[in-house]
Amino acid sequence: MFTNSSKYALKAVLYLALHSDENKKIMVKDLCERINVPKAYLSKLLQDLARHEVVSSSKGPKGGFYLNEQNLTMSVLDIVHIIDGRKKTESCLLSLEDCSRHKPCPLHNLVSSSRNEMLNSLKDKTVKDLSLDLKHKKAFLPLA
Amino acid sequence: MFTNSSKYALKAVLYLALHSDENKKIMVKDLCERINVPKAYLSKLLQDLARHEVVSSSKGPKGGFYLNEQNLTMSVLDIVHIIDGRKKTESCLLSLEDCSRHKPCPLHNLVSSSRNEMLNSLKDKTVKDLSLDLKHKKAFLPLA
DNA sequence: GATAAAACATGATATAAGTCATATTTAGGA
DNA sequence: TCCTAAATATGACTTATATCATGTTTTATC
Ligand code: FES
Ligand code: FES
Repeated sequence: MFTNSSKYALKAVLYLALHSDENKKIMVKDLCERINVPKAYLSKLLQDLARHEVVSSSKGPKGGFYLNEQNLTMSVLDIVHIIDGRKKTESCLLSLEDCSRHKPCPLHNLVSSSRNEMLNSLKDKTVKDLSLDLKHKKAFLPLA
Repeated sequence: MFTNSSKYALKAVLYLALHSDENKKIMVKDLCERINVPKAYLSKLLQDLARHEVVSSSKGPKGGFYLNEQNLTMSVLDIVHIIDGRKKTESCLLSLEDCSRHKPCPLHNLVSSSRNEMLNSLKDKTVKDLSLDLKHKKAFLPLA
């Protein structure tokens, strides 16, 4: 479904949502152990996310990554789009050029409604929403 | 969503469903032009599909690929599984180990229903179904 | 049987995704 | 001001996906 990079990014953001804020920054060194992602790889992802204002960061001693209020308003789909690009989610299932109701490919009618439903869920759900689910034990984030 | 290989495979099978039968076999050489897929690559895919009885083939002069009645009963999901493996469709969206209702990851509740709906559609839809849609102009297969 | 036309099998190359390593910049604290 | 701890930037390496190429087997036809 998603690429490895997206999964790592989402796990990282969720961990930050739960355990960080402006006064409690988290270093890659620590984060990578908690969410079980290779350190150097995670660094790259976080830098990419920082550039797109999905996470906040500060350098130097006492530095690290964290989420501010604005960061929390990002949606799951935003993050996936930043890391994986839009192609995977937006293009025709058979990669045909003009995907539309007018000229649907054989899979279009079959899956478009459930697919759209799924994508809309991802678009509407913010990082904050997810973190609340986790806090209220409606969802879990094992480290495996 | 799917991998390139799967898309190619599906396009090939659909073309065969519409234009071939036991008495009208189609050679890779021709097929690859019709569906706009690199010849050597398509060969490999077709051989894989033949091994798994998704398509039929015969060697030698007058040989080629075609679909018989049994081939037509394969589902879209069967084909995707053969080419891409089951991991992409069956594993947790965050690749966590024990994906379940009991311990759902943050994305599970959000998308599992629409995701299952989509996968079930793909599981239930046979190649024959799709080819009928095409015949009845309920769907189209441009060559792009 | 010899020939030729097709699928089949195998392996080589190219591109992209994932991973690792190292040097540079920034900022806090002595 | 200088040292150190952190992110940042860049690039090398590895693995998987996608593509290409070449030789081997099967089979209809002469
Ligand atoms: S035309 Fe293929 S998914 Fe819409
Ligand atoms: S636990 Fe992640 S999708 Fe089910």
